[in-house]
Amino acid sequence: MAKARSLTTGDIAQYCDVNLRTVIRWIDKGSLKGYKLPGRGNNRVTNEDFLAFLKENNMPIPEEFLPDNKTILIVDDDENMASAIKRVLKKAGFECDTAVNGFLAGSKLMQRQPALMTLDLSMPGLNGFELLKHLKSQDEFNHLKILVISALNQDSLDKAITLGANAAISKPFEKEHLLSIVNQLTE
Amino acid sequence: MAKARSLTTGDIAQYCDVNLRTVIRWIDKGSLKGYKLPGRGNNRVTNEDFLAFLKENNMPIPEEFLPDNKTILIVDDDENMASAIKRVLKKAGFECDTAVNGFLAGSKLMQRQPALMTLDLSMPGLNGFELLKHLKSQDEFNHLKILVISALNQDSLDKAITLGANAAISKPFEKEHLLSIVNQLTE
DNA sequence: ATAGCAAATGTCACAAATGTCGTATACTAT
DNA sequence: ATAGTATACGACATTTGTGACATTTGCTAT
Repeated sequence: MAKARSLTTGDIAQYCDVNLRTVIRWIDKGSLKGYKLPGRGNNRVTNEDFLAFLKENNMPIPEEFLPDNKTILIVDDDENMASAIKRVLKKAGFECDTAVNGFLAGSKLMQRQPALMTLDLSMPGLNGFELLKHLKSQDEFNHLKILVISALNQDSLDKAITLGANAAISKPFEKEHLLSIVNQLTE
Repeated sequence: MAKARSLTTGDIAQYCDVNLRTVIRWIDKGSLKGYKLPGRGNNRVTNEDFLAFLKENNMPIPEEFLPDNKTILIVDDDENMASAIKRVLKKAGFECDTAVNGFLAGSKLMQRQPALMTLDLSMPGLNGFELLKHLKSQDEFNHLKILVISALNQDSLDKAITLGANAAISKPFEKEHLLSIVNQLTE
């Protein structure tokens, strides 16, 4: 099953490591919110309701429903630079995704909820400093680590740190340096 | 296909997160009211009947069918233009949000899931045509209406339509014109 | 600890609903 | 016209709901 917005009793039974029969009872009893298909009343549960149910009962949340904690989002308008960074990080075992413009950065950030984002400060149409301020003012992103990678001078890097970046390195960079910082931040 | 008054079995299958075959069975059995086209008997269901069906069975109603989902995301790097558009639409009762760069556009699109997005084709760092292609290739944004608002020539507007925009108007525009198009698209 | 009890969960078999696949046909956009 | 996509339908595979009953779990009193 690819990326459905609802779950069957069977799906939930697997996730919760419980018998299908039990899931149906949960739904019937009302402790798990669900709805029925018209046919014979086969049950469906929306992803949201399932998540709420898990949290309510302090049950472990399956990988697929958690923000992707090993994913790194690489934001750089220079595709070569982006893929260079990706290569280094991927080799070190990180799941990587790249965004070469502001729109992709925004949507992928929301969609994948990566653990870390590398950010080029000077992208056309996107003020890196403004973006930092914006992100740091949102509760939603308080778990997100930001690593600024920029060709600007040291003052700018310092300013980025002041505005909330967790680290900043200058371009060009040593692979090892990049990797050690990323490792630190994702620990 | 400007505004769909009716739905195909495929549409409904997507909305209900169910197999197309099942939808056809529902219709055949009569639990979902529909009608058949003369050709081979392809099925259609009116929006109304579908809504009634969803309510009847206590099934979740997709965002797009909620009568109050009138959120519009206005994407334009010119803040004056963005707020001008916003003023017009807000006055007509639409919930509006603006994004003045690609990042905000991307994140707000994911976050708010608006029914309609107005899009300026020429934003710094963001190729509007590429963006259109990107959005239209994602199932997730299948039901997002896109209204291109651009100062570019007619050829560009036509190209935008080809790439998937639901409508395109040129800057500057008449308030009434904007409003009538938005009304059409959100009906 | 242990026994006893009630509630929750698991097991099983069967019928019904839903999913999958392949093919023929209809629709849609150049 | 023509290509590409979507749809219907049959046949078959898989999943699901249900009831009856077995087993486990959690709790209490002893």
